[in-house]
Amino acid sequence: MEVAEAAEPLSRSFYDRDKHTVARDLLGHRLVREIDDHRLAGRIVETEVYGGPDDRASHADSGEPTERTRSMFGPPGTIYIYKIYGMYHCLNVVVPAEAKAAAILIRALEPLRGLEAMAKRRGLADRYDESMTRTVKKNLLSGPGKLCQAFALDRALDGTALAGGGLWIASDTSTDPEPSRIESTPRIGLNPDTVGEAADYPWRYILADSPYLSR
DNA sequence: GTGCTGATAGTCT
DNA sequence: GACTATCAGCACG
Repeated sequence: MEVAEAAEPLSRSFYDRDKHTVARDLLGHRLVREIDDHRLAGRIVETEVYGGPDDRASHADSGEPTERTRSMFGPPGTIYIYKIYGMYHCLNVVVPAEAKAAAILIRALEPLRGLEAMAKRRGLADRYDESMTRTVKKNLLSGPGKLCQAFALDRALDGTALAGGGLWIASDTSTDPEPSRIESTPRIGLNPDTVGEAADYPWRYILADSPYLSR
């Protein structure tokens, strides 16, 4: 039995704080998915901040919602999921807007529960066994597209509240015997030619010692 | 380990 | 018409 399974979803007030504070504080907590009569869980090890008044990399930088980005303009704790490169999805949590909407991208998780189901969704089922290798385990959730595939996340959940309803984040720092080392770096995948100096903002937060980062 | 390439389609200019 | 908050597979050494 895992005690943390009973943890309540983080309250809306958790998300209703400064965007960088939320991005850092999410590290170590547990993303939980209930689907098809089973439960998946992973520990958040990597996040990125998007949005605010001067972030040309943000989908909300125009200041106006579009059909795709409408949920990013919702209240703190709203799920924003969008499709990228025609093939993958990315999971975000909305945080308070200053001048413009803002959200936290969940980039990577440490697999905790439901690893076999994750492996199936990731197309790695033939490489899964009871002693799943380190290599396979590290390939389950180590990127925003990967974790959405493993957790079966798509636009169906976009705009809903991250507070139940099949997907939530449970307070969980108890599994951490020691304080984890947190670092910040520039965000991944941004093109300086198109987003300018925003490509250099140190808005990616990681648990630096985790083997389950996206890179 | 590093680096390059193709896949693939929604979104915005 | 161009770009993209990605990933897998391959080459290389």
